[in-house]
Amino acid sequence: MSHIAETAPGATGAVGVRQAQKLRTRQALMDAALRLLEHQSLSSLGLREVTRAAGIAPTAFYRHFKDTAELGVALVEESLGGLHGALRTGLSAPDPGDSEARIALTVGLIADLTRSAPAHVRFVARERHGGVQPVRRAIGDQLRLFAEEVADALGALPDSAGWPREDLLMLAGIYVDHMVMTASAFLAAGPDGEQSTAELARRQLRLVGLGRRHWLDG
Amino acid sequence: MSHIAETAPGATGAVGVRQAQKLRTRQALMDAALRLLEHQSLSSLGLREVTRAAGIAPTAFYRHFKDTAELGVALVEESLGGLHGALRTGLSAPDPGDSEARIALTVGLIADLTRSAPAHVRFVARERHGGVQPVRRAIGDQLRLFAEEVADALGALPDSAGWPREDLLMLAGIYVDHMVMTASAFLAAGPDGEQSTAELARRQLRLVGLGRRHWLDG
DNA sequence: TTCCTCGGAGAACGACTGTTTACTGGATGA
DNA sequence: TCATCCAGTAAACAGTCGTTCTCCGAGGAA
Repeated sequence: MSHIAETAPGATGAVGVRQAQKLRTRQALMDAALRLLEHQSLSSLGLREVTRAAGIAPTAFYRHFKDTAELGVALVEESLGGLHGALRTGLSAPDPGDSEARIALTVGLIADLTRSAPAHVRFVARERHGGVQPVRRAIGDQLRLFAEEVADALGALPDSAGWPREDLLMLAGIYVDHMVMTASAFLAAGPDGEQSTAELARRQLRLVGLGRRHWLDG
Repeated sequence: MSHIAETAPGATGAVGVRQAQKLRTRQALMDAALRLLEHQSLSSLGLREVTRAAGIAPTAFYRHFKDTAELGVALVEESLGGLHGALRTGLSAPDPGDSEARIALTVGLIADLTRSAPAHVRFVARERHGGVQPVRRAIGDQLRLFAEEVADALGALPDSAGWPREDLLMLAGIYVDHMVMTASAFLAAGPDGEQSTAELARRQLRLVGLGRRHWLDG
């Protein structure tokens, strides 16, 4: 029985030449789409346009996606799927009491992310409120999931320990929205405006942190 | 000399039948576009599509706009142009010291605005990061202008009186972004989720208000 | 080797796109 | 009244679009 799993499709790693090539073409489609989406929205992205940029025949598109919308959902997964653990492990580094260090680190991570994957960041910011419903929903789901993880992490920090879950989610929502807005601001500002954009983001996080510290005062 | 102004084009009110009809057609184009933009983005909005929905010939489009992008910029003006005074006069009502009342009023105004002009709100939220650069820029300019006015108003309130202008703009940025996000959240939630969305927005504004109150503490 | 699977190519379809050119007819101003 | 202006029309243009159908040929299993 167990020898079946060795050649079963969908098994992680170790796939045949056939599947590997299919994955490579699929990735080429996603890369091409992401490149084209720099100057337009997903709802205007044509199937032929993508295949042309990817270097394959238009009809081959259907072997991977039935829609450009379905391609968009795959791009959401690629853009936000690996983000959950990444930021959390990055944020677990500093001393839990040093909020200033945490703020600087957070903004730095957002800047790095935007610099290393600008197309993905732009795609998420753009299609979050975009015209393609399934993609909008996928991004909303991912960000909601991400906010829940942030809420978990916040519950372990001194400033917000013991908060009701509802309040933690409220705060996490502020942070997630602010993260997306900041990333988009980095894109809009370009390399020259990176420092001032980062400083603005840090000050805003500082103010939110103050509110957090006094949330249970009165 | 003065009698010239009576028939001069561009004068407010009192225009000939000719100009009035042109304005009506122009408005029909904008209304049709706004209706079509409920389910797509501006970058996929076709010229023929708009004229068809407006009930005029495709070529007549060029009498009013050279692009759908130019039409989009006009929609930005229509959506955000009249907003500057509206919210400010609304916010000048409550006692300057009663921040809770101000918060409730603000969220209420956003809810009203979203209910009375959902298409405009959706358009702004969607195209703020959309694929059409001139429109993106127009929205950015309008929101920046709006943020400056908010900063002015904040400078007159007790909690943030005497702040440096830079900090006032930082805070105003939080408020403006939060306003757009909240309006978009109202749209996504629909009528049933209006109350919980409003409650979430109010709690977030309460936390930001706390941060504001303690900004100059340390 | 032999058969089967399946990712990809090619051609063709009808529909739709933005734009140009020439024209109409009612409002406009002397 | 009469010449002018100009918003809107109609036809035609070359492209592009999504989609279907048919076929090819290399990879995989026996």
